[in-house]
Amino acid sequence: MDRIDRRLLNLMQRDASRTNVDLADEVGLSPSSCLRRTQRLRKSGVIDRIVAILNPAKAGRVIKALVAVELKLHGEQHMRRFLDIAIAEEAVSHAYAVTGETDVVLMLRLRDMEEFDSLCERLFRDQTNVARFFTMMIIRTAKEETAIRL
Amino acid sequence: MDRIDRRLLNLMQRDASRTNVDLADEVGLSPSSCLRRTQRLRKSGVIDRIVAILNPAKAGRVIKALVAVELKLHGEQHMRRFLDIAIAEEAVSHAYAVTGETDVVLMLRLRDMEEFDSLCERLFRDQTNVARFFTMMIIRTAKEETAIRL
DNA sequence: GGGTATTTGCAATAAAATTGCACGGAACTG
DNA sequence: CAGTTCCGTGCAATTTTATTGCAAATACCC
Repeated sequence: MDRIDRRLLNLMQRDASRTNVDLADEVGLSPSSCLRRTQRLRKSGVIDRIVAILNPAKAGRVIKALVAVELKLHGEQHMRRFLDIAIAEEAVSHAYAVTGETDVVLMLRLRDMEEFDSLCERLFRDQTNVARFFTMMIIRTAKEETAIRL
Repeated sequence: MDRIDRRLLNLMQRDASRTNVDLADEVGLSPSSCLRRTQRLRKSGVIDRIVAILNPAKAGRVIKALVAVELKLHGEQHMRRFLDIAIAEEAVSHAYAVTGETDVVLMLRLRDMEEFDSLCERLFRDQTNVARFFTMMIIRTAKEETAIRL
């Protein structure tokens, strides 16, 4: 993992649709050598995957929200059970167990408020071990970065 | 935007490194026709970009945290000023203005606690208009999904 | 310095992307 | 309903890219 690898990773985190020839030219390597590096980075797992990122608005998920959840029972198995229920929901894009005043934070991508309503019924009823939850509707997205600067 | 477009988007959100020939085969189209669809989806902005997703642990960002921030002054210009400072930080991967008891939520990707310490000094000192902030260290990542199911 | 392992560039080959073109179905019009 | 247009499709030819073998160059270790 040298300087050229890091440059390649930075470039591919920004735009992975560029051709190998193009990347090789930018970092000053031959296409074959550049290709071997990117293949090595993928096999070693540094590059986890290559994906298309959609425009959420054009894909029909216009409402985003964060929900901080406080559980009633705090054992490991109770935590896991709630997380399993939460991550099965399509509207739940991120789910974290966290320290602090609450136990779990979820990020939601919603089509409309009706979807939020029905989701709350499924996730935050008595059987799901939720004591309280705090909803933060996202007013503005100032940054959403998948890249890790190297 | 028909059924085939949605299938292509689902496939590409999961793995955008597949060849056009491969995708065409899976959705039952000729390569040329399939290519024209994916090109149209990119030009129209439904596909925002194609990126490499790194394994954060193997890229040296092992600690994640969420920080809920309460501002002292709540005007639009004060909000914007704080967000501008926050998003300039490499460790800040997500930044949202939210409703609820706090005003801003940040997601952090950190190399170590020292980076957290120095970041707090820069973001949460007097000049940045922060009244209080609540740190939630992420203990477990149960789900982190970039895809939007169509 | 000698020896080993790794990385590089070149060239040949295989595979994929891209484009022109004609066909066929859907929608629209008179 | 016939005529017309528009759009998407598949085929085939062309261009571009990815892939691989190989020899030279480089870095590394003792």
